[in-house]
Amino acid sequence: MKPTLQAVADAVGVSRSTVSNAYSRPDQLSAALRERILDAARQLGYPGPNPTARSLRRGFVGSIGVLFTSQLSYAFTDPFAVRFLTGVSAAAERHGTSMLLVPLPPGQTDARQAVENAAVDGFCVYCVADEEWALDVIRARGLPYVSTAARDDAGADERYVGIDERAAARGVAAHVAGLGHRRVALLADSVLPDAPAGPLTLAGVHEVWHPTTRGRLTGFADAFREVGVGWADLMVVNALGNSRQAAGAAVAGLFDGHAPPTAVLAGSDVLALGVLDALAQRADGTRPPVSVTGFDDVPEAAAAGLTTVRQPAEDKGRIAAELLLDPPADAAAGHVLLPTALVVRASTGPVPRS
Amino acid sequence: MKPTLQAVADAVGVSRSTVSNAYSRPDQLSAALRERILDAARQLGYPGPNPTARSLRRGFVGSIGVLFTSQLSYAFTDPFAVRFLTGVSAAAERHGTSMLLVPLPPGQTDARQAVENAAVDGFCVYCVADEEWALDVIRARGLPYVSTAARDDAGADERYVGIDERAAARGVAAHVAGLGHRRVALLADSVLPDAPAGPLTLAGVHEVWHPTTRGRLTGFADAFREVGVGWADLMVVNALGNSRQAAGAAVAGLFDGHAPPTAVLAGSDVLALGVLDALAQRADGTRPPVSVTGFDDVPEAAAAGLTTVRQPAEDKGRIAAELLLDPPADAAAGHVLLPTALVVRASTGPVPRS
DNA sequence: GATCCAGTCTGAATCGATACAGAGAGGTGC
DNA sequence: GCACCTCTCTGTATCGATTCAGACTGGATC
Repeated sequence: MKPTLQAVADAVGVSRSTVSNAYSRPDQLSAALRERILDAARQLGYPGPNPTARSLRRGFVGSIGVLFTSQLSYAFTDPFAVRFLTGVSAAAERHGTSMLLVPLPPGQTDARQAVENAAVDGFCVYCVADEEWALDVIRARGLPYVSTAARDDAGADERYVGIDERAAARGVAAHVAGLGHRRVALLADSVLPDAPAGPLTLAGVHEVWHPTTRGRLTGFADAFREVGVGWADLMVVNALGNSRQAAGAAVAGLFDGHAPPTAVLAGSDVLALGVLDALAQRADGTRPPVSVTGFDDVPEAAAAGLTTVRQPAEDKGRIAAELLLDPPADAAAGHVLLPTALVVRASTGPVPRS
Repeated sequence: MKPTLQAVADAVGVSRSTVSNAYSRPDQLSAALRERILDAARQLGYPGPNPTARSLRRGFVGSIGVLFTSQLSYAFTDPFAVRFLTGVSAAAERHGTSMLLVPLPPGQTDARQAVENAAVDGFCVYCVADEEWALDVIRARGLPYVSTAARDDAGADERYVGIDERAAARGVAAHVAGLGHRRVALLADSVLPDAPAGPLTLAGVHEVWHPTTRGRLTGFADAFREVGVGWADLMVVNALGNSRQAAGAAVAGLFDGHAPPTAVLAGSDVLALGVLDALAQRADGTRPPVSVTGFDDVPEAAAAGLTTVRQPAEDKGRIAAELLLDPPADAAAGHVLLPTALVVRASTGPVPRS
C-alpha cells in the first residue's frame, strides 16, 4: 500500500488538512512544521498528493485534450498536424498544462466514450470533419473548446482559429489560371464519405463532405469561373487518405487520356507531393509538364519546389491553445483568422503549347 | 451545475449504484431499466460518469505519460522524436489508452512536481539524460515505466527498449575509417553540461555527460582505435542543442585550420544535416570534400544522401508503450534490444589525396 | 486588563463516482 | 414444500485528497 496523506498526518501527529496545506498552501502553516511534514513524507515514501484525488476535489485537471478525428498515429505522420502540435505544446508549456492525446477508436459509440472519458479541462479540436458529435459531447460535458476547422453552423460565441480557406484557395488557383491553364484537376482527400479513389462527378461543390475541403475547392472554383471555366469543366479527383501514396493512386492514369489536365490543384501539400512523385516515376519516363500546387507549405514543400499556400501552422496551434487556456474577455477576440500567402515555386509554370 | 450520477438516479427513482452499472456494467441490470436510465441521462444532459471521479475510485486513469527531458515543443521538431511518438500512439490506440504529454518547466523542483502531478498509469521515458530524479519520482509513485535511454545503473528488472549504441556507432565509424579517414571530428549535442559550442578537450570518453551520447562516442572511438587513432587524436566538437543551426554553429571555422578533419561523425542525423548545410553554404564557395555521417536515419537523411545508422524509431515507441501497457510475464522479455543497420549513402567517400 | 488581530492548526463536509455484500423476487428440481 | 439458484437492484463504505469556517495562542494596542 502506498502511503496516503493521512499516513503522513498520523506520522507527524497533525491533521490531514495541515499536511495538505504543506503541499498546496505553504503560507498556511509555519515553515518549521512544513519541513517536519515534508521530511516525514520523504521518510515514508509519500510521493505527494494523488493527482486524481486532487483533481476531483479541486474541480480541474491541469491538462487539455487535443482531438484528431483521424487516427492518432496518422496525425504524427502529417507534417502539418505535427507543426500544429508544436504550437499547442509551446502554449501548454507556457501555462504549465499537459496535453492529452486521445485516440478515437473506430465506431461512433466507442469514439463518443473516448471523448466522454478524457480527463481534461478543455479541448483543442484539430479536425472534426462533419463529426459534430464530438463537439456535442464536449458541450454536454460543459468543457470549453477551440475548433480549427470552419464549420457552417458555428455559433458566434464559439472560439475558433483558422484561415479564410476559400480566399486562400482562390489565390493559388488564380495564379494557375493566370498561367493559362484551363484543363485542371482538383485533388482532395475524402471528397465524399465513401467514394473510390480517382475522378469523381459532383453536381456542385456543396456536395463536398469536409468543410475545410469544401472551402478550398470552392475557392479553386471561384478563380476558374472568373476565367470562364465552370464547375462542370473542372475535374474533381478523390484520394483515399491524405498521403503521398493515396495521391499517387488517385491520379493514376489521369495523364494518359487524350486531353489530360495541365494542372493539378491539391487540397494539401502532402497530396501535391504525391502527385509530383507520381509524375516523376512514370513508367515510360516521360514527365508531363503538369503544374502542381499544394496547400499549407509544410517543410518538405520548399525542398520539392512546390507552389503552395502558406499558412502559419504553429501559430494556429499556439493560438488555439491560448484561446483555450486564457480566454479573451471579448467574445469577438475568440474568433481568430490567420493570414495566408501564395508561395510560388517551380512546380507551376505556363501551359505548354501542344 | 452539471448533473451528477445521483441526479440521474433520483430522476429515474433508482439507486446510484444502478445508474453506475448502467454505464459500466450493463450485465448487472435489465436492458429495459438501462434504457430508461440512459434516456433520463440524455434528458438531463448528463454526460456520463465524471472521468476524474471514476479514476479515483477505480484506481487507474487510462492514460500513459510520455516524458521528454528537453522542451516538449522541441520534441515535435525532432524528426526522431516524432517517429517515436508515432509508435507510442499506435500502441496506445490499440489499447484504447490516451497519451499525456507533460512539459517539464525549467528548474528541478518545478519539474519534479510536474511528474508528481501527472495523472497517468505509467510512463514512457523518452530521454532522461542523467536526470535520475524523474525516475525516482516515478518509482516513488509506484508507477511502472519503460525507459529508452541506456543508463549505467539500470536495474535488471527495469523495462527498457533501445539499441546497442556503442556497437552501432562503431559500425559507421569503421566504415569511415575504412575509407581512409584519420583526421575526424566527433560532433555531439551537450557533451558536457555547460560547455560552449565548438571543439572541446576531454580526458576520455567517460567524461561525456549523456549516456546515449557516451555510448555513441565510445563506439566511434572503438573503431578508430583499431586503425591506430587514439582518443587524443580525435576531435570532439560540442553543439548547443540538437538542431541544424546548432551543428552549423559548432563546426564554424572547423575546416579552416591547416589540418582540418576529413570526416565528421555526428551523434544524430539532425546534427549531420546541419554540417552538410554549413559545408554547402561556405562563403568562399568551396565545398570541402568532407565525409559526414549521422545517426537515426530520419526521413530527411535519405533525401540528403546522408550515410547514417538506421534504427527502428517507430518500433522503439511502439514497443516501449507495449512493454508498459502489456508487461511480459518474463522479466527478461522486458529488456528489448532493437537491430540497427549501417546505411551508406553519398555523404561519405574516400579521403581526398591532397 | 479587555480587545483585537495575525498566525497556526483542526474537523467536518465534500468532490463524483465504484465495489461489494446482501436483500427480495421469482423460478427449478426433487 | 423446501432448499437452492439466478436475476435485479440497493445501501454503505471507500477512493485520496481540498475547502472553509472556526478554535486556539500569543502578542500588540489602547
